[in-house]
Amino acid sequence: MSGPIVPRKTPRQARARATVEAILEAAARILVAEGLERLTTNRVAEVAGISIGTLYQYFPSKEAILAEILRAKRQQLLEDIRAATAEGTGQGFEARLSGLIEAAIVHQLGQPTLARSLEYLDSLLPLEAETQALKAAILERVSGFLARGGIARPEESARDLVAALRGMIDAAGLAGETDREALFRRAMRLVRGYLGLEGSGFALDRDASGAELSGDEPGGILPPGPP
Amino acid sequence: MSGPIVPRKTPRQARARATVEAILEAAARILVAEGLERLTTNRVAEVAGISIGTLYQYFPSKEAILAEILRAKRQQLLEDIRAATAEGTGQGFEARLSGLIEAAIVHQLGQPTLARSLEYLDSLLPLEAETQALKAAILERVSGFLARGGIARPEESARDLVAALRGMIDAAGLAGETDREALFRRAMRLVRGYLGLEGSGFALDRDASGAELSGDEPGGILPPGPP
DNA sequence: GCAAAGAATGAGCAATCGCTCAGGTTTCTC
DNA sequence: GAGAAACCTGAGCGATTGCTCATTCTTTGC
Repeated sequence: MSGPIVPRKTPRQARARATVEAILEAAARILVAEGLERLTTNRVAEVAGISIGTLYQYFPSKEAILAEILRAKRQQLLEDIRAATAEGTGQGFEARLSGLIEAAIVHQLGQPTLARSLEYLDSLLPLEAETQALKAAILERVSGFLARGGIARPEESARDLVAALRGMIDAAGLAGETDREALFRRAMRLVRGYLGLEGSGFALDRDASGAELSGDEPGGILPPGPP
Repeated sequence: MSGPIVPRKTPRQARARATVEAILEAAARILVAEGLERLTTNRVAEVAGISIGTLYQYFPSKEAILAEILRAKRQQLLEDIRAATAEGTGQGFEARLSGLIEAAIVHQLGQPTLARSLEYLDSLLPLEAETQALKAAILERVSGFLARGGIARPEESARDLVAALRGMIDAAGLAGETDREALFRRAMRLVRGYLGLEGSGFALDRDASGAELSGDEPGGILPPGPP
């Protein structure tokens, strides 16, 4: 139940690299389809089409497999966030904010079960340093972006917004929502409201409110879903 | 791993009722202190100070214990939400909204580990009908409240807000935040922003924004923490 | 006071889990 | 093509888990 979480042996031949890939993909597939508690090492090996012995040549423990999946997902998210909030692109604060929310939706809406399992995993595993560092780096990046936009208490705001967004997107995913465009608009409202950026964009009536929220406006902000 | 989730036998004597209570409390205590994966039936019995045989006289399965804890928590939340959004109290929409957010904070901030475990449990267990019904009833109540306030798409908004709030409060709790007052203000901003209720309350500058967010305003909205 | 019902016990079963290891097969290197 | 290195195999070990059941103790109703 304990022990190192770093891969035990580095694959040198192409065959071995494919094996490692198959293990990770099998684990992710099980996570998506059945959840964390149904994921066993024997089953991962079976789905991956290899033997358990082979699995344990590249991963020292079950947790190591899960940690690697989480690490990869986080790395990808961090990169997308970096791209969205990059400077020198001629984009303003609002446009970058859009990109950020877009990245969050792309990363979560597709496999809510996977996202949920990984999220829970994070709170339950004494994860390797790199994975924790990635989490911190994501918050740091968002926080820096907010600070540059003149937002007060950027760290706190980043934590609040990331958590709130995750909750909302996850719930939408579990509820079977697939309209990324509509979800994006609501997420934007949530974030802009929190930040106190009122008015512009899709403003609402001050009174009865909300009557203009429905439907399908412009379009083309979000890319299609993941594979 | 399967089977009915309804209590097996109803306790008739006071002694038995105390036993059932001890089981539930022990399970909750383990959940708070160590999380879902460390909770075993043998351990629950041990912490409760009874034997496993006794435990299985009142609960047909491990899941049944967890389901009952979740059910009780949800029932309590639903009642608090009912009270907060009750009509005929002379309170306006905004005041009721405050009460709603207050209830959410009280229910989540105290034991984030417990809240997280139960939340995860919900997505992983084929829960008894009553627990699922409670979840629906909570959303319905919030949705009805929003509809009465003139909010468009009340069901969608209720789902979004409940999920976003839960995410934000949970993250704050895990981060060790204890200042309910400050958290309440941020949650209020989040919700009001999403709903398009701008301006009133703690309004911000329209431009540079955020500079007035900090600090410690009035006070006294929230009650102290749970036992 | 006594029988019946309710309540509690805990050794231990069957199943499952993460994981090891002794041995085979494939690929690389020269 | 031969030796070495890398890779793969899978039966099964030890530990743990959820849970049962034969038995004993306690309370209730009369």
